[in-house]
Amino acid sequence: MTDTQPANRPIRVRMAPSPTGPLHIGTARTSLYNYLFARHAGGTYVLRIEDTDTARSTVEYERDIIDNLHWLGITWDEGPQVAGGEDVGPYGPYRQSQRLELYAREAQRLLDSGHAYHCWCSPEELEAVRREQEANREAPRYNGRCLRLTDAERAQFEREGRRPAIRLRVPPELIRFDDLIRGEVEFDNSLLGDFVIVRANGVPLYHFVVVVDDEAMQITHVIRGEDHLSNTPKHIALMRALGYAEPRFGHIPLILNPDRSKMSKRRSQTAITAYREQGYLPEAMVNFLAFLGWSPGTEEEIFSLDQLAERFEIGDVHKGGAVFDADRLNYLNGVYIRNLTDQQLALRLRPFLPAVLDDASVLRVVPLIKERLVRLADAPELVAFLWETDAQVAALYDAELLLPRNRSAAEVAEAVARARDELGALDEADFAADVLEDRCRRAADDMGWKAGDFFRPLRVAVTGRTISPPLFGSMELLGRERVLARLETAIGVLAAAGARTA
RNA sequence: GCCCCCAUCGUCUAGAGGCCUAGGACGCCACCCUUUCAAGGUGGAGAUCACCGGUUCGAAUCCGGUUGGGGGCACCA
Repeated sequence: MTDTQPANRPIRVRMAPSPTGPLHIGTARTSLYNYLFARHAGGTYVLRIEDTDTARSTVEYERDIIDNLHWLGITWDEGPQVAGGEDVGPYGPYRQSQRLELYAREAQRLLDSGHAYHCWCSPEELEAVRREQEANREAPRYNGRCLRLTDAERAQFEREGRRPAIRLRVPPELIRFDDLIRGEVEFDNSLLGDFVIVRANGVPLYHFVVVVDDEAMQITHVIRGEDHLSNTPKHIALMRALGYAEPRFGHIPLILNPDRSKMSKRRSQTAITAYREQGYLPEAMVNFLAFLGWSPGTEEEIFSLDQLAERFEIGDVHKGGAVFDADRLNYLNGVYIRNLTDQQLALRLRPFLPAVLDDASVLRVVPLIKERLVRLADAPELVAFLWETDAQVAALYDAELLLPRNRSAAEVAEAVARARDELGALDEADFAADVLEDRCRRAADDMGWKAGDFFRPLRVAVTGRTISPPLFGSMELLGRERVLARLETAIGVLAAAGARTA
C-alpha cells in the first residue's frame, strides 16, 4: 500500500455530520471507516458538527446523530460528547455555528489577497445565465461578471444596498491528488466556475468551512463519501488560496439502493434510529456496515468493532459502490442474537417487551425464542400469548386453524379433551415441559394419532397461532391454570364446529 | 450537456499474471433433523470474471477503446 501519512503530522481524522436529518446509514458508515482508520493508526478522531445551514439544522437531529453514533460504539476524542453539551478538545468550538468569526476572518483574508471577490449577481440573473449556458450546451458555471465590474458599478450596487456574496477566484489549473482509495485523480479547474464561499447574508458555505476547519483542526486525512470526489478540486483550490497544508483524501464508495442509485430515504430505510428501533444490534450493524465496501481479504465475516479496527486498512477499501442488502443484515443480526448469552439477550429484549412480563419471565422466555429472532422487535409477536387474556387468544381461534389435515372437528375435540384430562391430572409442580411432552406423546400414541397432528390443535388452543415457540415450553411458561382454561375453550369451539358440519 | 469515478454469481465479496475447470457468505431450491416456525446439517442451481482489442508462453488480474452504471457540476451539505 502507498504511504498514507503526511510527513511530520500526527494523524487526525474527523467526521463532520450535518444535523439536518437523523443519522443516515451512509454517514454512519463513513464515521465508522474514519473511526477504524483512526483507531488502527493510533490517530485522533474528531467530531465536528456542520450546522452552518441554520435553516435546516436542529438540536434534535444533533442529538439523534450523537446518540446513535454512541449506540454503534463509535467514540471520538474531540468534539461535543453529548448533544447540546460542552466540547472536549483543544481545537474547539466543534460546532460550526460557533466558529463564524474564524470564517469571516479567512474570507476577508481571501478578499484582501485578491483570491476572492464580491458578487452582486441576483439569483434571477444567475439563473438566466445558467439557462443560456445550458441552451448553448456549455458547462453551467459562473461567468465572472462581477469580477469585471468597474468601480462605478460597484459603488452603484453598494448604494443600492445590495449585499454581495463572496466568490473564490478559481485559477484555471490542473488539480491532481493521490486518493487513498482511488490513486491518482486529475481534474481541470478551468472547467470550474468561481464558486460562492460566503452567502450574501454573511453565512459561509460548506466548501469553504470544511476547508477552514480541517486546517484549523489539523486534520491530516479526509475520509468521506465518493460524492465528494468531484468537490475535492474546489477544496484544493481553496487550500492553495489560503496557504493551507493539503491533507490526504480518501473517497469511499457509496452505499446504494437496490437499483444501484445512491442510497436515499425515498427508496430505502436510511435512518440508523429506525434500525435501532426494530431491534438490530449495534454489533451486527457495525459488522454489516464495515463489510459494505471493505473486507479483510479472508473468509472470516464476524468481527467486533475492536477486531475491525485491528484489521482495517484504508487501502483495502473498494472503489465500487455497494448495495445495501437487508437480507444479509437480517442474517447477521440473527447470528449476533444467537451469540448472546440468555442473560444478555434478556437485557436487550427488555425494552421491546411489555412491562406485564416481569424480568424473570423475560429471562425464561429467551431460550424459547432466541433461535427464532431476526430482530428484537420481532419478540412480542412470538410470545404475545403470554400476556394476552384467554379471551383475546380465544378470539384468534378458528376451527380451521385448530384442525390438522384429514381430521374432523369431532375427532380433534376428542383429542384436545384427552390432552386436557392428561394435563389436568398433573399438579402445579409437575407442570414442566418434559412432563407435558411425555404425557401428550403417550396420549397421541394411545389414540393412534401422529404426534404432530395431535400437537397442532394444542398449539393453536394455547397460543392462538399455528406458529409458535416450542409447545411444551410455552405451556410451562403460561401455567397450568391458563393452559387448561384455553384447552377447554378450544374444545367448545371444536364441538360447535363439529355440530355444524354433522 | 460537461467533468470525474466505477465494473467478479441476484446481493456482499475472495482474487494483486500461471494455485481459477473463479472460492466464501447472504438469498434461492432440495434433502436430513424436527411438535409448528426457526436454528442446525448436507447437497444443488447460480459468474463464458460487461464487451472488443492488445501486451504475454500464459490475463478475472496489465494497457487501450467501447458499453453500462454511478457521482458531481447551488448564495444545500
